[in-house]
Amino acid sequence: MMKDFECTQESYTKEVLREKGLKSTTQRLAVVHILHMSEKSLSIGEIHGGVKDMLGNTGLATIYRTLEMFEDLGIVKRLHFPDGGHGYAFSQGEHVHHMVCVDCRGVFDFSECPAENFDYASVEKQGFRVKDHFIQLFGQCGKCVEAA
Amino acid sequence: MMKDFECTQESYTKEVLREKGLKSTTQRLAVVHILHMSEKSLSIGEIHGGVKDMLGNTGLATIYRTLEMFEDLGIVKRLHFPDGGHGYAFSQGEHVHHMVCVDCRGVFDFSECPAENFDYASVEKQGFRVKDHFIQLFGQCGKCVEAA
DNA sequence: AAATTAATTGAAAATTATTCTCATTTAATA
DNA sequence: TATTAAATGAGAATAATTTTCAATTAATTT
Ligand SMILES: [Mn+2]
Ligand SMILES: [Mn+2]
Ligand SMILES: [Zn+2]
Ligand SMILES: [Zn+2]
Repeated sequence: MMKDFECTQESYTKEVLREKGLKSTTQRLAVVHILHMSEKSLSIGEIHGGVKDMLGNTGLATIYRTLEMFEDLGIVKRLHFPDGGHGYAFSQGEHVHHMVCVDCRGVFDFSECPAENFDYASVEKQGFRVKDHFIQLFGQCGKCVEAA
Repeated sequence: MMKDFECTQESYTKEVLREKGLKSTTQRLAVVHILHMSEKSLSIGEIHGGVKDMLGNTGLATIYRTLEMFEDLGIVKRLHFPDGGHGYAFSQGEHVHHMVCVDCRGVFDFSECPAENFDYASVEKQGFRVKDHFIQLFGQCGKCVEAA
C-alpha cells in the first residue's frame, strides 16, 4: 500500500499526541484530515459523517472525545455561531483567530491578533487578571457576499 | 402595593420591547431583574430557578424564548466557557465586552473595545467582509485569585 | 372599566446534544 | 510476536433545546 502523503497538520498532530503519550489512532488522524480538507468549519455531525466516509463505522462518542482533546491540545478551535450552533476548525496549535461567514460557516484564520496592543491593565479592575482571550470575527465570505 | 423601583435596565428593556411591539411580561422583566442583580453570569437553569423564586412556576421554554429574544435585541449577551457551558449576562444594549472568571463565572463588562484600532482590512482576504466581532476575556476575578 | 385581540405562556412531548459504561480492539513498546 | 495501557464502539443514560397547542395575559379599544 502506498504511504499517504503526510501534511503539516497531520505530522504536527502526531507529534503533539506522542509528546503527551497519547495514541495516534486512525480515528484521530481522520478527524484532522477532515478538518484540514474543509474550507468551512464543521459541526460534530459533519465531522462524524466525514470520518465514517473515510473509515466506515465510527462511534460518535469518539468524535466528541477527540474534539475535546484536540481543543485542549490547541489543535482545533471551537467556534460559536449566532444561532447557538458550534463549529470546529483546525488551528495548528498556534495563536490564531478566525473570521467566520455567518451564511456558509466558511472560516479564514489569521494570526494578527486584533487585541494586539490593547491595554489589559485598563480593564483589570478589582484584582481581575486576564489570562486569555477569545476573539471571533463575523461577516460574509466573498462567495456569500456575491450570492446575496 | 408599592410600585417597584424601576432601574435603568428595566426601563430600557421595556422601551426596547415596546418599540418592537413586544409585550413586557412579568416573566421577561423577571429575567432582566435576575441578570441585573447577579454579579456573575447565569446559566439557563440558574435564571429559570431565579425566576421561579420570584414568580412561582414558570416554564423553562419561556426562559429559552426570552433569552434568545433578548440576545437578538442586544439586551443580554451569551458567554461561552472553556468547559463548553454557557452563561448569560446583561449588556444594556451597548457595545460591551465581558471579562469572565473561569473559576466562579463572575463577569465584568467594559466598553473599551480591545479590537478598537485593529485594521480589519488587513484580514479581509478574498472578499471577506467583517461585520461584527465577539470578544471575551478569560481570567480570574480578585476573589478567586486570592482563594487560589 | 369591560371587551377585544394578538402575543405569550406553561406543560408535556419530541427532538437533539452530550456523556457514560463496559466489553472489545488497537497502537505503541519490548 | 507478546504485552499492555489507551482507545474505541455500541448503546444506554442524561442533559439541553425545541415544538405544539390549549389556556392566559398585556396592550389596545370601546
Ligand atoms: Mn489574540
Ligand atoms: Mn458556545
Ligand atoms: Zn460564506
Ligand atoms: Zn471568580
